[in-house]
Amino acid sequence: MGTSYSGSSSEVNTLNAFIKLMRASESINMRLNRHLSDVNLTVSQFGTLEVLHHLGPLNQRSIGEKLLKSGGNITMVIDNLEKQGYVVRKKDPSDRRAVLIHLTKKGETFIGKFFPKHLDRIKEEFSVLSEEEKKTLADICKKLGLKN
Amino acid sequence: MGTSYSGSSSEVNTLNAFIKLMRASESINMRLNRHLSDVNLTVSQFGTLEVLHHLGPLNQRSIGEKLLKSGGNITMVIDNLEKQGYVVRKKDPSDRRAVLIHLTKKGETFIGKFFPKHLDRIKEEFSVLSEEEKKTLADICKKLGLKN
DNA sequence: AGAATACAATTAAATGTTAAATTAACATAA
DNA sequence: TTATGTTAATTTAACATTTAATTGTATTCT
Repeated sequence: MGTSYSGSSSEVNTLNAFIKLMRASESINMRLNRHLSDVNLTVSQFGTLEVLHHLGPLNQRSIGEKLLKSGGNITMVIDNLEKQGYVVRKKDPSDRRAVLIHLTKKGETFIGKFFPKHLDRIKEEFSVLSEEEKKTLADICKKLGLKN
Repeated sequence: MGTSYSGSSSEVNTLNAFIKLMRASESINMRLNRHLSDVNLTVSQFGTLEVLHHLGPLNQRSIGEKLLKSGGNITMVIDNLEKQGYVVRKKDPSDRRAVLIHLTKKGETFIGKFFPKHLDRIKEEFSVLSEEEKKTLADICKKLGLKN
């Protein structure tokens, strides 16, 4: 455990699982995110490009929901993606309150190339696990994530 | 999977494991962090109090290493903890470049009460898993985290 | 229709975060 | 001792993030 904490064996199991889970996700994220800064993208910017790539044009509210970010933040993320020429804001004809965010040609080309590389890096990260272990990990994590 | 991506069964296993792992850690973190904002503490502030509680006075560099945060950031974290009266800066007699961060009485009392509650919340989160599953999760995550 | 309510996006203020530059102090080697 | 290099902390600038307030538009209810 690293600390001097000592509890029942169940407590030890729990804390150990917690620490290892957090460390694994943190270190994988950190390694993946390094490649994002190489192309001058923040995590939120990448997430936005990815979700637009897979789902097509969305309004900012929807993007915020998918990325678990606040509306105020999405405004700035889109501002910065727009400055880089990756997306454009277009008025939603069916709801004049809303703005639909579209990938530009440049944005589509970029994410179309970058995303497969991202997937390869994820595969590389998980190459230390057997197929059986991947399934088990998914099952266990699913239980943890559900617990509202 | 939720997306239209289709690949080999190994690819599907990998991406599913990745997504579930990230979702589990994010949602657990989010639920735990809610309780931090209840007591007006950021994650870094809590991490600092926790590490001081368990390891005793440390200089800022050490704290930054444990928390994986930059030096500039630690300066501000300590500033804000100091404002709230939880810690004090004391000159390190053996190295005049360094400052040792000490918990105050107030800080010690606070973290001494808060930390056990935090542990309880973690136990609660993991109560959906059997002891066997916790061990398995820890083992698998350990492999993922190691892969520098 | 008119009033009240809800919603999308923006803005502003407060805080967190990092990276880079700066300052002060330590360590080492000639 | 002096020069060189390293380390600890701070400061600054740029950006991220959240919350709350604001504006404009939709929706709902009577």
